[in-house]
Amino acid sequence: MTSTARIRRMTIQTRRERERAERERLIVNAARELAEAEGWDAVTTRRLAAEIEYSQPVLYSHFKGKGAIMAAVAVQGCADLAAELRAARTAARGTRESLAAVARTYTSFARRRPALYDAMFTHLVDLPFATPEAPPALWDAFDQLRLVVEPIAAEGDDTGLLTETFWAALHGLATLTRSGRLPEDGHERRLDLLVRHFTGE
Amino acid sequence: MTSTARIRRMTIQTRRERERAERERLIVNAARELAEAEGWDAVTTRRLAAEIEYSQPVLYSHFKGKGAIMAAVAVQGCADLAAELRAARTAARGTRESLAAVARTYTSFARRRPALYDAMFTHLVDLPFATPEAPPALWDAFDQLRLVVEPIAAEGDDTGLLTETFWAALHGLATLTRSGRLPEDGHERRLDLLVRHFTGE
DNA sequence: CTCTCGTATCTAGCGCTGCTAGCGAGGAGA
DNA sequence: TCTCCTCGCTAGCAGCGCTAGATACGAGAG
Repeated sequence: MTSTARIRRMTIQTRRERERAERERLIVNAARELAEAEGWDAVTTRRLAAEIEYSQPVLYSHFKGKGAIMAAVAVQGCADLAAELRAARTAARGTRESLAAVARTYTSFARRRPALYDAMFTHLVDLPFATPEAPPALWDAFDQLRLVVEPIAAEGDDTGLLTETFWAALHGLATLTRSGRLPEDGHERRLDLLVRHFTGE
Repeated sequence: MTSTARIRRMTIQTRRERERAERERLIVNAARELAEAEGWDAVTTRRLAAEIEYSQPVLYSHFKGKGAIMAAVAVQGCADLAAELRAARTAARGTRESLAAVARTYTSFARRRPALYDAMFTHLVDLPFATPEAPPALWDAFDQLRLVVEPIAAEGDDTGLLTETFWAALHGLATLTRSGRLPEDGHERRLDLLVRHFTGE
């Protein structure tokens, strides 16, 4: 094997890897767009394959199954959510106002992008969560919450646990409202009640 | 048509209606048991039909579809939950203790009977919720929450909204913990944090 | 007692789903 | 130039929710 041969093989390989990565991006994007447009029920492996103009089995050479594709979409969603939360946090001034702004942004995200939100926090289980192996984007999103919860922690409170509790409350409001279990009506006032109780009136 | 004929026909009809109601009970029970034992994915119309020893289409003469069967199971679940919450509430003494007891019971119910809980509060949409048409058992369960939340409402607070907010927080804790998004570990302490913040320290 | 009719139930099948085995083309390397 | 290996394809499996059409059975009339 000559050195030129080795080099050529490597460049060909890298091109192929690049194309492959590009196609993977295509799959995840198509899945996200289809889910956001028509819901996850509409995201079938056949439609997804048609969308990316490849045959069905190609999907399985990239992902273990539909669940893994949803997981990839969910990770993208975490990055989006983290970005929105960061923007809301840095734009707000004051402890209470920051908490309220982040809370509003969180539930607004869940309402505006329900398919994405469901992939992240309702469906899917095969994504590591409360461990170091969890995707960085997920930790980033959680940290945005932590940063606004931290100032309201009382002496001796575990900030992580308090953040988790606050997160759970937001998650509950988001999911129950979106599924029609809570009327859309009082949403703002419920958020206000939550923030008031967590900031200690 | 003689009067005896009319009477006979009525008794036959009532017997048939009784048998039909009995079979409906059988379906709902089988669905609940199968779901609790193996999860809702295992509850297929075929398995359900086999379980009750009738053919598939019989299910559709009782319910509009699988969703309607899940709804029926969910209503049963509401009654169970309401009973547990009532027991916890009446057994507890003191404002804070009642709230804590009901909160513990609620999340414990979700953990012990996940399939039932999901049918009630995660899956399903074709069950009326925040309206007068909602099943009485559902209102009953909600009222058990309301009764322990009422004492902690501040002047001018809408008790209903406050209850909804507290409920959402419990729901968030229950679902996130059960799906592995929150570690089982800090659950007790998260509950405590929630109760403390809602009772105003 | 017999015949007819309506109802209740079953068999069979439709159009999907996620997923996979196995074939064939086409490029890499000797 | 020949061989081999990788890649994507066609075709198909088992199972899903749901339904159309056939059938058996029991009630009521003559």
